[in-house]
Amino acid sequence: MRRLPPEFFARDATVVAPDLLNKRLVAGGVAGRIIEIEAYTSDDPASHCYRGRTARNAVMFGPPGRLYIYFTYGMHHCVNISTGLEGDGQGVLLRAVEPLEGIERMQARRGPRADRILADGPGKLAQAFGLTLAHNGELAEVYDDGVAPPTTPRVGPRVGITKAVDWPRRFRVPENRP
DNA sequence: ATTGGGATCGTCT
DNA sequence: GACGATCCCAATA
Repeated sequence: MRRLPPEFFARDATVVAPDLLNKRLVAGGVAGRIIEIEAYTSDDPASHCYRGRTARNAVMFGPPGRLYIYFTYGMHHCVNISTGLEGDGQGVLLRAVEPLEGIERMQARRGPRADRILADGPGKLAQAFGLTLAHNGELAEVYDDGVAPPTTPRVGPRVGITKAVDWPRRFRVPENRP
């Protein structure tokens, strides 16, 4: 039950991402286990950081372990955590979580859905945790529950983007857990 | 079970 | 002025 320190995130996103599987994400009075995550580095044409620093992506270039939240499609928020050293423009996109605590609260935000589909997508996750642009730049609250990351996470393909689709950057906890 | 379209606005060209 | 690191529902098979 130790909280992950900023140093945990001060590594390359492609290393941090699989290491975050099965960790506990806490925000907005609810908690969930991270089961899908995607790494975005600055050399990735699909990354917001690919064309350098802007007002929007500034958090990704800042110190590690902060929430980078953006708004897209005119209606969805997506939640990332900055990784790498300050000045690196990189991070990991939280794609799916298994609800652990505060399910009623999640349902209040998401509508009366089954647990399984409360936070099984980037936009759903942000909504279930009540995360918006107002929380951009805050310290991420992630814990190690003592559940090890999967030894062989399921990898890719990436979705929702048009470039670098085949890069092995999307990690997921396998259906059959060890 | 799978597919396709519409919603909707901040950000960058 | 175009286009998303998406989601949900309706329609088809």
